[in-house]
Amino acid sequence: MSAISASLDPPSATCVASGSDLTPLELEVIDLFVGATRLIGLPRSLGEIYGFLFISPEPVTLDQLVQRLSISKGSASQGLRALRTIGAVKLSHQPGDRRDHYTAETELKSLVSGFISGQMLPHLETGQTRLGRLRAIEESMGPELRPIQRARLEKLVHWHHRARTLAPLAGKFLD
Amino acid sequence: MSAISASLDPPSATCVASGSDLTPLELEVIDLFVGATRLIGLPRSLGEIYGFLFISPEPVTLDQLVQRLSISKGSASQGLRALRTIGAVKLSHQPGDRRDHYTAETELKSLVSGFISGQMLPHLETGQTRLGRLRAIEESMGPELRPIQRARLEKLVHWHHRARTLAPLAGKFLD
DNA sequence: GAGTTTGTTCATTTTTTCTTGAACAAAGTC
DNA sequence: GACTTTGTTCAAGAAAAAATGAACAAACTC
Repeated sequence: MSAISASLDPPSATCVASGSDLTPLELEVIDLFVGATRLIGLPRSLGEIYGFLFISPEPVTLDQLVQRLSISKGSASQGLRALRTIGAVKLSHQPGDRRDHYTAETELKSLVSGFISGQMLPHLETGQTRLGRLRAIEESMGPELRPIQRARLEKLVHWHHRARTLAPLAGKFLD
Repeated sequence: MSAISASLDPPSATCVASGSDLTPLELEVIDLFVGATRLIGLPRSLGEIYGFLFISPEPVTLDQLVQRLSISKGSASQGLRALRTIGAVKLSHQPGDRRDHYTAETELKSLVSGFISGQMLPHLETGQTRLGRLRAIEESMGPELRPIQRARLEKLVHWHHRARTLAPLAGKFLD
């Protein structure tokens, strides 16, 4: 019961990469983003990577992430890809350097929109399918279905519609 | 990387309690809520319990949950407590019955508010602490801190303030 | 075209999270 | 006060998620 109990537990100081050579600034920022990513259900490594990029004054290479964060190349690669798919990290190329360089997307609007369309929308799609199946069950049951149950199903449909309407708007009003 | 990869994986049919005697209606509704709870980072059993309560026409006892969902008494007890702490489940007493009965809170407004104040606000509190530490680091660094880094820290403060302002309002505009 | 650098993939290991079930407490019944 | 019913807690086991690292591919260098 991670999420809920976490909020009830004593505020244990989240520790980051043990014997690393990260600066206090980097440690503190990373720590903050690790907390944030856990809150929204993303793995800790994504928080570490994003946090490091966020506070880095320069674009960062995969190799730098591996060394500074003491994570494996695989983790860094996969983490960066995940962050790119939700638009939280951008790829840039430095002239005369073959390596990929990464920077954090720091526009709140983009971050929220990216998260919504990467995480929420797919679920809303499958929700659509599920509601269809529910409709079928509802009809097959006929009068066997109690009125209060019928009302609850109506509520589900309403919630879903509401979510589909609001989701694309989230982030529009942020700056 | 559960959350992200999940949205990229093929839409595998989430299965619920194997050889249970749940009705198709219950199965479908539970399935839907299991998906929803996973999306917001809560354990599957919470989705099962809430889903079952949601579609039950009558208040339900702990024992019924154990039997119908084929989960342990411990799971049911802990799950119900978690759901109650975020206000998603209400306790009711049936006259002449010593057992506790539970019902699902179905007001979207309450659900959202409960989730916010149960999950988000605690994090925002610790965020406050972290920003304080960052401020200290910022001052201790002096000119060593690059302007772009200073700007990023400003952005963090702005985000945090924004979140603290908006969080309590979320849900106010839902019906 | 042999060797290097850069990045990805994926089976395995490690870590974290969740569930279980037995022990316990609390409250009721006879 | 012995027995039952109801519910909680928590150590241990099971399951799920995430990180690792070695193998691989792709693109460049000489």
